[in-house]
Amino acid sequence: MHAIEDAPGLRERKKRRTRDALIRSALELFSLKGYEGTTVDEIAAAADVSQRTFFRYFTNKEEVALSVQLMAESRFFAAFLERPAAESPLTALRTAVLASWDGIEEAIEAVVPLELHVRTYGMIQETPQLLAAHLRRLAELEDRLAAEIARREGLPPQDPRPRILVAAFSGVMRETSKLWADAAGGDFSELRGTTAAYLDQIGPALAENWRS
Amino acid sequence: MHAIEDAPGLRERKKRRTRDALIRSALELFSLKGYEGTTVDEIAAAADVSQRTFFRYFTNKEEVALSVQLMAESRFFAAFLERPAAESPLTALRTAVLASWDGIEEAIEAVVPLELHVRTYGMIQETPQLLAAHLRRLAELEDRLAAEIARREGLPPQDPRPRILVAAFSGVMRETSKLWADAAGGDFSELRGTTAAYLDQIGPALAENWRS
DNA sequence: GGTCAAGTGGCAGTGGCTGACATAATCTCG
DNA sequence: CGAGATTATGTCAGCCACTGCCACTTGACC
Repeated sequence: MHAIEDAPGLRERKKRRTRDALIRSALELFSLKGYEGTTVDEIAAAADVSQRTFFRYFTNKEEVALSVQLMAESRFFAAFLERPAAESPLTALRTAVLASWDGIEEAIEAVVPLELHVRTYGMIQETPQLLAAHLRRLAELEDRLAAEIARREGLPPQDPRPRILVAAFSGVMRETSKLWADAAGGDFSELRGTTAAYLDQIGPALAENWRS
Repeated sequence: MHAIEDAPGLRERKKRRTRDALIRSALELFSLKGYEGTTVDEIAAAADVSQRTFFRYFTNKEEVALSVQLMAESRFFAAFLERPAAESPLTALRTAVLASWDGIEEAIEAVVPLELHVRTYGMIQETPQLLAAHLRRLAELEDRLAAEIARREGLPPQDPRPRILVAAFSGVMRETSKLWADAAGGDFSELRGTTAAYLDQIGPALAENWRS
């Protein structure tokens, strides 16, 4: 009994299965009938639980739609925390994104088919309510990143530079993510190249004259 | 008859009065009992119309909370469109913001007391649902700004630089707006100084080394 | 004044979401 | 293993945002 640490009991395993079933059912229904065209009752029924139980796993309908995305964001933030202090903030952000994409396809596939996730991402961009919720969470992430950068660099919390840098970085990420969902069928190797190229544009973007 | 062009008929004047009454009632109730603690029925009752009529003026409850903010954004975008092509994008953005603040206090007071608007702005930052809706609209504004900049500069729409610049700029604006709502009681003259100072940080924020 | 269009109210219905309570499934420990 | 504590689930009642529909009223225009 004092053997393996992470042997989850039956209860935990069941919870995880229910949660995954809810996510899968939800994303499939969304991609089939649209976000607004799908009711929570239908999702719950498809996952074989009551509506009440759905709301015990997700605080609202938005959350299940964004759940996979949330995982990717957590991975990225965790990767960022591991960057050595020697790296400049922008370099650390860049390295963290690329690192967080290692093995992400497998992590996604553990919950839903990758292709379904890509379709979901496109749906988020097109559904005002979801886009709003998504952007709010990104703003929270930006807050945490800026705070962490200020800490790393030993800056006072009022210094605006971390926030500005993070805003520019976040703008790039939003842009490349959109391209990724639109164009490719979700190939991450292609995304890497685009992202790197776009990040290289942050410097030039702030130069006064672009017409050279 | 063929006399003054913009003499609004009784019908139009009544609509405007109803709309303004709804906004005032809503913001007052929000600031009194909070956003979620206020029902649309209460707002409608306070403005002496039916709930059904409320939803003819605003597509949802969020919209009335953000209505004054929307006006400020429209002013800014209009001001930006008037900037001469000779100005660099960042300069044009900067000048447009400051210009759009001329006379804005009067424009706000025409609908609600300025102090109520300031409190509302604070509420938006604290209410997740409102913050989400607000950020989504800002993202739309960023899209339009980036498109306009690309046009001005004769860049192809895929060029990422306008978006990056706008993202950084928008980050500054979000930050200063927050400070404005928190600290001062809504004094715009102070806001001008802070904004200018923060905008000057955009360049340095992208420099590799901050510890100089 | 009469007609036409536009604004309004009332009502019924859908769907997201919550609190309360009872039941059923795991867990824990003797 | 089994009784009792914990925790997950289902059911039900209810609030509130929001919508479609239809009847009614009120400005607009000749």
